[in-house]
Amino acid sequence: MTEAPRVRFSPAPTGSLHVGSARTALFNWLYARHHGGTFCLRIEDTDRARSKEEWVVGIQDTLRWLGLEWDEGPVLQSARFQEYLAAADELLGAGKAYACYCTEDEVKARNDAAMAAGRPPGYDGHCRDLSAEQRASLAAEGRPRSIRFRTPDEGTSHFVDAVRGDVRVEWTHIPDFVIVRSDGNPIFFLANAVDDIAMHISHVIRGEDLIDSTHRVLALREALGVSERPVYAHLPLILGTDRAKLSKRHGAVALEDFRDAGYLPEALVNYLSLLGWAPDDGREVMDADEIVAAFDLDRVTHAAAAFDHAKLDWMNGEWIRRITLPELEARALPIARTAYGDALDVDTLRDALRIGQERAVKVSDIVEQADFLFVDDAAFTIAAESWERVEKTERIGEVLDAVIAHLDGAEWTTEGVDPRGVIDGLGLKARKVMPALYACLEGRHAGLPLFDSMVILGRERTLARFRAARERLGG
RNA sequence: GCCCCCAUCGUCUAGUGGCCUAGGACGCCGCCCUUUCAAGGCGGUAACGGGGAUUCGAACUCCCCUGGGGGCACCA
Repeated sequence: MTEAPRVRFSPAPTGSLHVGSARTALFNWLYARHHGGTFCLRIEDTDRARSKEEWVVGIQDTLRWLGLEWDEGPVLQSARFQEYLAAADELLGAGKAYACYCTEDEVKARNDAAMAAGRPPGYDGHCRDLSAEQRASLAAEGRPRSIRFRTPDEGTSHFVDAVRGDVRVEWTHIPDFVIVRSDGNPIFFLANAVDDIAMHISHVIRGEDLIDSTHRVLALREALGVSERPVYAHLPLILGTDRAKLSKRHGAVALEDFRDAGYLPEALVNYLSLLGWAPDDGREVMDADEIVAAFDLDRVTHAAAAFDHAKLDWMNGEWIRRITLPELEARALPIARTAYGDALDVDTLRDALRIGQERAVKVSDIVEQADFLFVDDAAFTIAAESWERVEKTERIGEVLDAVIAHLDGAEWTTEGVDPRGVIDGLGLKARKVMPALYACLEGRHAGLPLFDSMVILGRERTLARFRAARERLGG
């Protein structure tokens, strides 16, 4: 009896994919995969003014980057306007919708007046019962015509939400709403209802911010003669750390920003899956297959969740350590190319990733820390604060002399270049002078493991840097 | 203003009447390890918003308050 579910992710291409939408896409994908269903992609671009082709492309790129492959689509609503308009005509003909000649400004003005008078905003039904003569006359005035859906005057709209249970609202709180703009373009509610019917969507999984619009879409379906309803599941919202709705002011919330910043899709998927859902066994670090296997709507939480960058960072570190070196290299390459351009040497980058993998939080951390490998000795510089550390280091001149002497004849291996013996021989604590050596070689007093870095850089360049530092020190 | 939803450590959460002197994870603090910084190991800090009710017994059920969030467009 239970057929394979059909779900859809239907973003509006009015911006890049952000955290909240990505989580919605993920939960739809997880539901489809867990139940062997179909995951459809639909682009809700009925707002021609705000929709942009670049976002249509960008959203798909980001979805693919996350690994959320869709089975059908993308269905572009902008290509289906005639379907929506036909539906609107049907409703018009049946008297379930009516022509409205109020202008946007007039509606807005009456809304403001209602608010000011302490009455609830919303369309006041001004054109609800116009006679044919009145309509003709208004049209003759050259007034633009929009089409409004006639909502019930009484009674209750009710549906059972898969995560929230019974949801009901009095129809008196839902005013007649526009389904076709005065410019002839259909609106979200109409397109949404028509397409969910046409695409045989069985489960609508989306953010809770859309819960009130469900009543309208449901009414539209029924008016179009479709009594079957999809299962609705409204997900708790994702909030910023200040508990307000997540937005640009909370820093990076666009998924592509996370990608560019060196976060791994595995980590984002994993972290996002835990925002509003949790497996019954308490696992946290899981790959996509494990999440798919454990996921279901009955374990979706009800309360809004705050997006925690610190935990994402931890999660990303976990994943950097889990993926293989070739995988890490594939992720780091684009970032490194951007950072170093022609100076980038892929083999050297791979070496840097190898020695940095165990410690990094973000891919970009390793790429940044490897900068000393891609800069000419002549252009190599030491960060000011790091040089200060060098100067403050006890007997640093002696140390550098000894290290240089040691390196000059050392076997060029990780063990061979290890300078701790000579530091010890000077009666100094390796821990104390190590930061200075990091600074001389890497330009920063904390970075990629020193011995391996020397090996990667090679004897000549390593010695050149230590000698340059020794000279700069003088004395 | 009106409608709706939500409410366990700072954060993400487990918990579905007794197993809870509330568990895990991130963060934070301390210790260990250590080639700097990390990572890793070990330990610690920290919560059921308040008030009623039901019950032999409430984090778990009901009501009120408070707090937080969402919605009320010719955006989606």
